Amino acid sequence: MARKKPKANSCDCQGVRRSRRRDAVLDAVLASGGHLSAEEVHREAKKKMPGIGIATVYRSLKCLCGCGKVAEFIPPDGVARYEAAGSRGHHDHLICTACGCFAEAVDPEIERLQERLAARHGFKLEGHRLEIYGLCARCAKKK
Amino acid sequence: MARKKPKANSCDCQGVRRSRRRDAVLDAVLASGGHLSAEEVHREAKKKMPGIGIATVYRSLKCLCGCGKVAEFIPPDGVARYEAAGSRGHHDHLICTACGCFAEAVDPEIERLQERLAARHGFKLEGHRLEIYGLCARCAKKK
DNA sequence: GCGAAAATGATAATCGTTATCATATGGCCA
DNA sequence: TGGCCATATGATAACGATTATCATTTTCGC
Ligand SMILES: [Mn+2]
Ligand SMILES: [Mn+2]
Ligand SMILES: [Zn+2]
Ligand SMILES: [Zn+2]
Repeated sequence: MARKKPKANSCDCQGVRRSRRRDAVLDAVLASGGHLSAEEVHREAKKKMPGIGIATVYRSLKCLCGCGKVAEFIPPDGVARYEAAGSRGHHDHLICTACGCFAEAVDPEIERLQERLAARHGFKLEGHRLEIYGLCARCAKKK
Repeated sequence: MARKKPKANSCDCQGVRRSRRRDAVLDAVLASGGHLSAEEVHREAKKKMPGIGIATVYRSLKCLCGCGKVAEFIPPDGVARYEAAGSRGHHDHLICTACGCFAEAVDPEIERLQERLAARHGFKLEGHRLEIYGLCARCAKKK
């Protein structure tokens, strides 16, 4: 029978040791649909690592963002949210102002026009944030 | 000699009384180039109203945002910034990641494509936030 | 297994913003 | 021109997400 393959360290960074709690944090983000707050990640991670503290969740998320496994984004309410990154590419968010749900979208034309806009102003583009607010289909119907 | 015309209330809302401090807060925002934090507004407003407290600045800003004289936006650092609104229309921001300066821009094509993007996802668009991060011309040159 | 370095949990600290509350002020009306 | 009462104000406590601190535990190359 094949020997169980040792799982890779959830963070690749130099000097970072493997830890079961950081693994649990990554798993929680990956297993979810994304857009979890740190507190929500904490709640999920506790299912695998009951004693894990909120400080470790924050530290792990920062680490996982640093090595590109997780992406952070900060909606206008100021509470950071986390989602899987790495294999998944960049995307923008449509946020329902009624139910708070998130949809994901990329429009290549918008992306391209942003580069043009930056160039026009002499900016060397590094990144951007686009959030569209409105009513999702379900909430729009309810009204 | 013409009698001095009484200045209009800086807030039009029902039940809101005129106050010299709210006037000073509005003046501070209008006189500045915009993008001031509440603390910066406080510093400016104190030049006209030396005893004004930070709580009154926050209250005034909220009031002035409510009646459309001032616009608030919240960069990723979570610290709200304020600028003149009303006569000035919507615009997006280019933010220098080196010096923190802001540039303003509107691209009608991007605005239009955002509506299309929202429609594609069944969203009833209410608003959006677009921030472009990068190096401003000056900072790019320094490098 | 040893030991140095990294990770952890409990909790204090931070910091922008809001809530509280006693006092001051604005402005309608007599 | 007061009087009255709702609104505005300042000082300060409270809030909440996030970060810093520090004593203890865990990791992993040897
Ligand atoms: Mn997403
Ligand atoms: Mn602006
Ligand atoms: Zn919705
Ligand atoms: Zn710059």
